[in-house]
Amino acid sequence: MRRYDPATIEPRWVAAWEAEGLYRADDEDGSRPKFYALDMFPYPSGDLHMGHAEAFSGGDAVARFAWMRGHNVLHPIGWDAFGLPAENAAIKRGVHPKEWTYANIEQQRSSLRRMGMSFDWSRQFNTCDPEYYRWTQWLFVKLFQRGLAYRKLAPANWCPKDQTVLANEQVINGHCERCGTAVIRKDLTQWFFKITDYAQRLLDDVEELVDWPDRVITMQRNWIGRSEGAGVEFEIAETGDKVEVFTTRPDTLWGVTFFVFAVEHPLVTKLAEAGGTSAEVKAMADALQATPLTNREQAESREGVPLGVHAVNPVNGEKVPCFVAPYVLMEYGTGAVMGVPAHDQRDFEFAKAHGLPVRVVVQPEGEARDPETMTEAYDHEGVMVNSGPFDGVRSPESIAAVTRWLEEQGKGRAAVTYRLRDWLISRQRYWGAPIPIIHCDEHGEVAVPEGDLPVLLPDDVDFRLGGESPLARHPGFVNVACPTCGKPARRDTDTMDTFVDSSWYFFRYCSPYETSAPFDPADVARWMPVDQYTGGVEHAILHLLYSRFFTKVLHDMGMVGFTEPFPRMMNQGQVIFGGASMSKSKGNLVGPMPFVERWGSDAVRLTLLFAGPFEDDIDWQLIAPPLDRRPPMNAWLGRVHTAVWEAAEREAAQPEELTRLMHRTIEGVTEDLERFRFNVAISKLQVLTNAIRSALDGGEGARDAASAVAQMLGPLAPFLADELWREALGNQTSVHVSSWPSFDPELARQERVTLVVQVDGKVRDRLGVDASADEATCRELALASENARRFLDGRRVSQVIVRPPRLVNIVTSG
RNA sequence: GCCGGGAUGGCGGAACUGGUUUACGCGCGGGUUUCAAAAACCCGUGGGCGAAAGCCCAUGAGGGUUCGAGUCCCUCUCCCGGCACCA
Repeated sequence: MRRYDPATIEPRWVAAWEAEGLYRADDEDGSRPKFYALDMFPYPSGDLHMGHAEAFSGGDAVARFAWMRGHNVLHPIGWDAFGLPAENAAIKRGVHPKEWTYANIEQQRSSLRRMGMSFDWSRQFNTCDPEYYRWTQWLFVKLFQRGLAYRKLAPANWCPKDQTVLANEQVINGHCERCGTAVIRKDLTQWFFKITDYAQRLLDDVEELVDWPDRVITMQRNWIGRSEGAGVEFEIAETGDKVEVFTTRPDTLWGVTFFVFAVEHPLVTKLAEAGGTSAEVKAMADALQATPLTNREQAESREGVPLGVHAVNPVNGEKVPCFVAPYVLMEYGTGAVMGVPAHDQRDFEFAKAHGLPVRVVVQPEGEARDPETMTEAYDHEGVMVNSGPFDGVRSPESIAAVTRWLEEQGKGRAAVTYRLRDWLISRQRYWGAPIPIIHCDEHGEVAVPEGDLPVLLPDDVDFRLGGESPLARHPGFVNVACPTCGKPARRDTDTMDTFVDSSWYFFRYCSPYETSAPFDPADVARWMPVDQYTGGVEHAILHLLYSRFFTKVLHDMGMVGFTEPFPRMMNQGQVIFGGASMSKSKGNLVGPMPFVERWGSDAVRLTLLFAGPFEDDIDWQLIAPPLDRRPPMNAWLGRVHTAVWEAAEREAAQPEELTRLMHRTIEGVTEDLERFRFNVAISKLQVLTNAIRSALDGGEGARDAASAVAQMLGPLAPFLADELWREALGNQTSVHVSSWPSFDPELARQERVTLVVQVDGKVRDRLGVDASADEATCRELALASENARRFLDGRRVSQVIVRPPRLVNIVTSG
């Protein structure tokens, strides 16, 4: 027997497992069911974080458990290697983004290896490798050809000091996160993916996400934001222009007293001219232009300027004044709204601010709202009034009735609007996949021919910020011949959002060396969809939505046979420290590697997995002692080590009670692992280990139970598990290729149980009974109980509830 | 404001389809070992009353259903997460 010493056994097993090729996914093997265990691939930031350690510990347990249950497992890893931090490092420290990124990958890779993750390293790739982004570009071209990638003028967050576009996340309270300068709006022509074409399918197919956390499903639904209502056409009295509005409340059409356009609405300039208000309207537009995008959406101002023209309400022919106001957004609906102050709070506030009339057209049942005394809009259900033919009609039926009527009259139609907007993918940045488009004066936007891909990212660029993509300052990159006519043309100098890279990486794992396509459809058909996806909830919306979108597009292209990539998903919680999220600036960053070096990877894994439900946040400060104190999980593994060695060397037979507990434990742990209840699984293993200890201390044997513990530890503490399995228990091959232990349901059932005796629902006695005790036996025993009888004195037993063999409740009266 | 999820010992957390509340671990108290242990091992540990046997009270608060509620229903409080001028 030896001492438990993770620092020596762990590196030894890492080497052994690699030499044995244990975790290679087998593309050829059709005899075992496949299992695709996917962990969200990390951004290579340098050090491995505690959050990575937790996520990968969980994902690894899932994969190893699947192996042991006889699956052919694909458990890959790669790197989401493009992105801003690399470029910032280049600007700050003069390191080339490529160098910085590859060094980080190497560091994180060696940490993950040291932790013994069961990745199939032969499939590793990174998204900044031309062999990968070649296919990212290829997919862009396919989307472009299908009309799903297009360019349009759109407002962006712009930092005037750094002369760059900022992502929304880089704008903190309207200021640039780097230099603190107030961010303004700037209109730029940018690339978009037309994800809105898929809004309804993305919403409908949520049904296929059989095992996603509720909150993530809800977030996806809300993000898509389907809203039903009606499109109604108004006419501008002075010009004859037709303007459509979207409303969820067509039953309030008779209450319209004004009409509002978003400043960006295409008709605004013309209407202002017609109304003689161009100067005022332009002033408002300019003011808005100077406001950061993020601030504008948060402002709740009810300012607005009259356009000097009138809109004709199609339901009653009334002319109402038109305005331009910032509270109406061009991005939602049609960019114009009808103003119904009595029944919409924003419209109410706007009307009050501008002295516009309020007209009540929906009354709450049995009440009468008076516009004179109303202090807020009434936006609930009610009875229609002052609405011509619809007086007396009640909502919600009234909405359908009015919509039908609008259709009949040719004045409108049922309409659906989504909150989801098209995906802006242009980044005026260097460290990303170049957008494979060539701009030709004659032929416009021309896709780079497939054979010319990848459009390589040049190494020698000037990373300093300066108003445009660094690629734009690289003449060798920009100047190119038009693929169509051969005349001089210019490459697009923007790069793609890194979410594009991560929207299809899980396909690439299926055939990472494929050179003629992003993936081999046959390989994808073999491995996908993913059987279990594990990752952080911070990707609950964007990454998952985009990946779902890409999968549907690939499905429509005939490249994959399914429409949802991840039917089952699991989110681990965050690892925090001292109640706050870890960060370098707070100085509370704790990485797993010092802990791994000192106490072992197994101890880190168990500490994280035992801390609580996998999806809950973990406060490292609460669950782990300082580095120089022995952590409980290292101590426990030491006890397991000792117990299993002793049991292995003990000849004596194992007591039946222990065998029964062993079967119960196998049953329980199996179920717990299926449901990611790692903390509960570990506690059951502790109970079994405690029982083994007692048996050994009592001079009895425990070999079978020890063997089962070693196996069940396989997914959770893989190093010690294999050490014990091979060295102590004498097996020739790895515990990780052994078959998951099975249990005998007969033996898993307890033979003696505690019968609880209650009187009027209060526990008065506990009796040991045979598990097979029937109702009559239990009743008899209970009624005979001295402790129970003391409470029956002077009372009449009115009822006896018997639930054999666990409980008897004697109910009395009087 | 809207949507989603929570609240169980000193702490992290268990409790299957309503049936022994507090598994497992930490911490704490006591002990063994030791020159001394922050190390290891053993015992104890929800609160109150009590010498003890034992009794009473406890799953955020209040009601309800039930023989029986942490679990189901209603009302409320607080906490966490998401969205937020979405027409």
